[in-house]
Amino acid sequence: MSARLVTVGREYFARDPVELGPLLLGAVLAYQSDEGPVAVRLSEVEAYRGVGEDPGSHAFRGETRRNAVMFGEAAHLYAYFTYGMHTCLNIVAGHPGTSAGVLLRGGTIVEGIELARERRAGASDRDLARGPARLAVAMGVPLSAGGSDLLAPPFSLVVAAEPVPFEHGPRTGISGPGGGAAFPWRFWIPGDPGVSPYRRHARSHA
DNA sequence: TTGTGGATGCTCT
DNA sequence: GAGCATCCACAAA
Repeated sequence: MSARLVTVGREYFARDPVELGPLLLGAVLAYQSDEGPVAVRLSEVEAYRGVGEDPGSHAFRGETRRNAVMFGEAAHLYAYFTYGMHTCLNIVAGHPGTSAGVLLRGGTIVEGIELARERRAGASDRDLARGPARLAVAMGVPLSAGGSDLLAPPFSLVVAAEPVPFEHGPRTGISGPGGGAAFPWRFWIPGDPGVSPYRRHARSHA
């Protein structure tokens, strides 16, 4: 069931995020913290385009201090803090200046599962990295790791040697014109335990 | 089992 | 000052 993995160069990630998203399914992202290594096989991602193209993107309105990383080189980590308590991880895509990225929504632990269990005490194994914020917690990636090169220690990123079958649909958690079916840029591996059925519909609010 | 609503604090306007 | 690329607890069925 485990697909063959290959190392790729930075140019692999310098493409449109909507194209890159499916290619990241089955990829394995590893992070070596002081406590030890944890690796996650990605099973759910979302693509975000850049300035002026994607109302759901943090970069839609232009470069700010927070999203500056997205305007840099591909295959770097864009980490941000949201909802007062959650860290989410993105992989920067496209060429410098395009401000595109792919949000890591979920995956399964393939290495360091005991460490992940400690960090996510009380969660079942398949819940360890199911959800963007949970994934960040399970891997132990701090907000301060934002801007790191994912192709160099303490990170490593390898992708599936052959494309995996995937499905796509509306992005979740986005309100307004950027949400819903207008941008069906959420990609996942059907049947994978790392995919969450969470919030099928964006929350409607008045 | 599914659905609803509140918590929480950083970031941008 | 308001919004937010979420998660968890609790209620209802």
